[in-house]
Amino acid sequence: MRIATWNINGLRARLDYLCLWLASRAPDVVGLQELKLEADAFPHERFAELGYRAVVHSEKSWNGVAVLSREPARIIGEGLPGQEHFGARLIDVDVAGLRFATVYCPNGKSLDHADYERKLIWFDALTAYVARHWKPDQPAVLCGDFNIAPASLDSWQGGKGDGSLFHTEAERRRFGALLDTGLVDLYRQRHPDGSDFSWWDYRGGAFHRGHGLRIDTLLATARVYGRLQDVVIDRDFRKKQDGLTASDHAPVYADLSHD
DNA sequence: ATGTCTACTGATAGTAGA
Repeated sequence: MRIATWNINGLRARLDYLCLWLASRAPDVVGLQELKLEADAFPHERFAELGYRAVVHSEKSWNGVAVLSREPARIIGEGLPGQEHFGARLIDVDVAGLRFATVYCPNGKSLDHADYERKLIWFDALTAYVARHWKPDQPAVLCGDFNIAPASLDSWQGGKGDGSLFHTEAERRRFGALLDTGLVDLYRQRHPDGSDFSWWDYRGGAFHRGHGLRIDTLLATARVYGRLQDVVIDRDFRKKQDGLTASDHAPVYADLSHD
């Protein structure tokens, strides 16, 4: 079974590109972030043609998350309790024998912006939600755009980025607290010394200069990690394909053996 | 360092967000 996460930066703008990727990689379950459209405008038919169903938690203009899957998903939760004012950023489902949630974590904007403190609070709420509603002994996956580079290895700047947005101790403590609920970062666990990135700024030729961050990942419980065969950050799909513009994030996928 | 992309608007160019 192949599971994946991808911040697509606008579903309307990315629909053809996303369909190319689905046909090429054939994932079974996909968490999508940054849909940037109202749920009513979600193109269910287009995905049905490719054999996928979708559950959607979204809003006009910004944010928005969805889960695509070959088997139907049952929604357990939409929105992070107490944090709904911060946008449509979480959907939590049961699908294909997994508890599967995808999140678009707040960016924070800058260290002196009010959204930075709100980002930290949002993470505290996410950790509390997982600790309260998830069981560490169940097969579960929490994936998405976390907007935190968990360690120096996850930044093109290495340790020189420490202290800046995405690289602060406060953000990294939150990411660690999330893992402490009983989750492992599948990419990092599989590639202890890997320095692959999942996001590159559109500006300044960042992709070609290797100026990226690893902020998108799949977190999972031991029940899932035990089935892990491989994790791939699909860098080719950060490039233009058939003249179509890519998202600023690459998809990340993992292959799991049968339970 | 900030060259791009997306979505919005009493739109048709400018702004905000990332």
